[in-house]
Amino acid sequence: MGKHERQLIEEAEKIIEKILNSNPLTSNDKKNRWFFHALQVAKQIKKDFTNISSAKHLGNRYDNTGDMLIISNGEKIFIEIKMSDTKSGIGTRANINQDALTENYLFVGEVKSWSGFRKEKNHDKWVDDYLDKFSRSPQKILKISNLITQREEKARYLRNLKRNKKSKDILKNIQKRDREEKLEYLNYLSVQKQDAEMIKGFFILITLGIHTKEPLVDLIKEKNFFKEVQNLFIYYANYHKGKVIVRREDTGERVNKIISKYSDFKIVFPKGLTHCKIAGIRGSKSEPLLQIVLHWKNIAQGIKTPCLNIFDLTPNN
DNA sequence: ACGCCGACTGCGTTGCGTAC
DNA sequence: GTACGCAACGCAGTCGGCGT
Repeated sequence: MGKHERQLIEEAEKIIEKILNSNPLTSNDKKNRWFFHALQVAKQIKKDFTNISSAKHLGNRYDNTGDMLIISNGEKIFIEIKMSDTKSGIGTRANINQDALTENYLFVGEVKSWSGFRKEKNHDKWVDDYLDKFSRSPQKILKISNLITQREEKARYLRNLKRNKKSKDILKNIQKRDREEKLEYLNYLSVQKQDAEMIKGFFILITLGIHTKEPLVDLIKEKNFFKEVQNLFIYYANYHKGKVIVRREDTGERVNKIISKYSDFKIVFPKGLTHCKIAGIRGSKSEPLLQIVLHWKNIAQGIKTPCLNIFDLTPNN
């Protein structure tokens, strides 16, 4: 689903708002790609919450969870809507910013971010040195004045050179050294003091689907985000075998379950792997919940767009 | 078959250069 | 000094495909 879809989804959310407020729909509304999804979701919300006196679309405010606020029997209910045209059986996964591990107070005191750590290691410099071992870069690339762009284009060029051993080796060596750098960083993190409460909060927020930079940093500071979540319901509208299936998730319930299941939370660092895991402690057992992978999204490892890939390890999701 | 990444891409923001 | 335009960068979302 491309970026432009987002606007359509937002329009669809406003359609739901209109229906809940018993406002008329326009012919344009009915042409929306997600019209039937919206219709079904609205129907289900009406069924689930009686006496809705108002529904308000909240738009792209980052400081709250939920796309919509409804008042049902005088009570505030936040509703989040996720629409998809596939069956979408996959668990929570997120792609969050590179320094999220240290930006969200998961460790106590001054802890180096991944980006800061790389700076100390002169990451860009050693990458450039490797790239420059290839002596036949096209003039077009060598002429690029922006050093970052030039680095990226060099790497891209090497990547695109099929069946050239030298270029392959260079990228492989960069990847290898970058992997060592990742391990070194994780090793550094592994001896830092952790804040279990924050780790718990982080896990909950990620689980709830809050994974963008600003909301994460803001909400994790608020000790009461847990309260907010009590009245949050997520409606999933999926398309399956010619029908729109609507499913409701009670996030308060879900979070309660998670919290009551584990007495403590911590980050574990498996030896020799480029990820760490958030684990819940249950009795004497430590259960893996999230896998957080240090990763480069673009071109090749070590080159462009570092990020954290998050995988949901909780059983049956 | 499917989980696990790797890659591509669009958008928003930032920051810099230029013109007034 | 300020306002504007553009380029570059960072962030987010999703899809394809490889390896097990």
